[in-house]
Amino acid sequence: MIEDLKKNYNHLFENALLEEIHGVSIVKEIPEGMELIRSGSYIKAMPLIIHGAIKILREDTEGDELLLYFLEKGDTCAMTLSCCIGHHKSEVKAIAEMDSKLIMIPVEKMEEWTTKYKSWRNFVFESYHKRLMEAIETIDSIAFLKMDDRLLKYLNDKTKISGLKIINTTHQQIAYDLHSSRVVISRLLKKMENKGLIKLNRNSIEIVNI
Amino acid sequence: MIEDLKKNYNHLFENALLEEIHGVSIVKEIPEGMELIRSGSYIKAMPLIIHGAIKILREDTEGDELLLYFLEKGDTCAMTLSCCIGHHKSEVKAIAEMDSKLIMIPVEKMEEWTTKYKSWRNFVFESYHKRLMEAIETIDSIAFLKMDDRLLKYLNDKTKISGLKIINTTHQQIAYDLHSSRVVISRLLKKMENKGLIKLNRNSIEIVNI
DNA sequence: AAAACCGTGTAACTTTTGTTACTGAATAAA
DNA sequence: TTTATTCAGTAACAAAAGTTACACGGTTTT
Repeated sequence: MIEDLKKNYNHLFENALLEEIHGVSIVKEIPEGMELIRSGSYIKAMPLIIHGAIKILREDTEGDELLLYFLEKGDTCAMTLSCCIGHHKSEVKAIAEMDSKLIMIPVEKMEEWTTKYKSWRNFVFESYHKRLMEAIETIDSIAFLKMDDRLLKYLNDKTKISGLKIINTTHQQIAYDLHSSRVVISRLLKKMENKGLIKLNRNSIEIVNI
Repeated sequence: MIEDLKKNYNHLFENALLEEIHGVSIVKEIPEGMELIRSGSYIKAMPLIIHGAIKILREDTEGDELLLYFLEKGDTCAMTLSCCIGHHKSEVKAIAEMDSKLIMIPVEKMEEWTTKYKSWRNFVFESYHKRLMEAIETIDSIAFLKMDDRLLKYLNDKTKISGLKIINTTHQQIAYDLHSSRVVISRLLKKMENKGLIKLNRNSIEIVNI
């Protein structure tokens, strides 16, 4: 674990802090699709992502959902941060986008370290900034883009995260993430296929030329 | 100024910090409608709001805009925070929603105080949390609500902020804030008037029964 | 007072998005 | 292998939102 930590967080944290993290936190390997945080639950530990990706979703009262953003290697969940510090319930749902490896840090330490380590404080501030920006980027998408462009952006984001040109998912799943309907997504995807941007298969979408 | 500070931030900041703020910051009185921060500009000071309200807007490349949230008494601008700390450009536009009084804190102090005062750190964290939540609430509105409900929410927010039952604005201005068109807003407002929820006049909307 | 401008109301129409319903092919389960 | 289930394609329709165009009454400017 200490190697994982050094590899990913060495430039961010001083040695003393790396040691502390090593001492108190546990490693968690999670399979794709696993729910990490359920909306409305309390949170007892903060994840640092070593590899993989986590999908953060917002749910409304009727169970409709919307993708907010992805967390990747080197990221942490700002929502978790503020929930822990403020002792609020989680406002979001988190699902493993792919097989991932996390380091879980107990809540108590987080607060202690904000006093103790400047690098930790900066990391926390930077995380907040990144998440706020991601949230605003999401707002941009929903407010200013039509569904076809949102879909394009979605496909782009997915390929960036996995590094692959083939996305394994269903039209229904995309519809959930974008809070649209399956028929609408199928329609738009078919249009994109006709334009030669993508190639459609059962359970997968191949990015040809976006 | 020190009285203003004590009145609004006494419960948040210890005396030593209040004194420091008093020593380095300047008071700014701004009239309704004044632009405080322009998207893309650099920021040199952080505002603490003493009274009044500030409207925070997002702009896209074509100049379309969207209301993100309001800042009120006791609030600060998390965007400014992260811009200052990260030395990024502003991603948003800020306009005085009403005549307001602000205390402007120089950037350099902010960072210094995060090391020095626990109460300042907590204030900064809490601000981030609040703004992230507001941003997510905005996402909820755009993603999950139809325009009529967004409009209702908008009118409610406006009355909450001013404390008045009469909103002085134009349909065009509302359309800008909600990123819609004047005709759509007029249409929906007229429907609401017919239901007896509001009363429409030139340049003003009276809230009757929402 | 006349002219110009602004804010609102409304009609007619288009575009975008969502819904319902049904089809067939691929895959998984019995 | 037969059956059931899941996924995708498509048509027909409905609802929501956006657009264009014009009218009308205030308000402001000249």
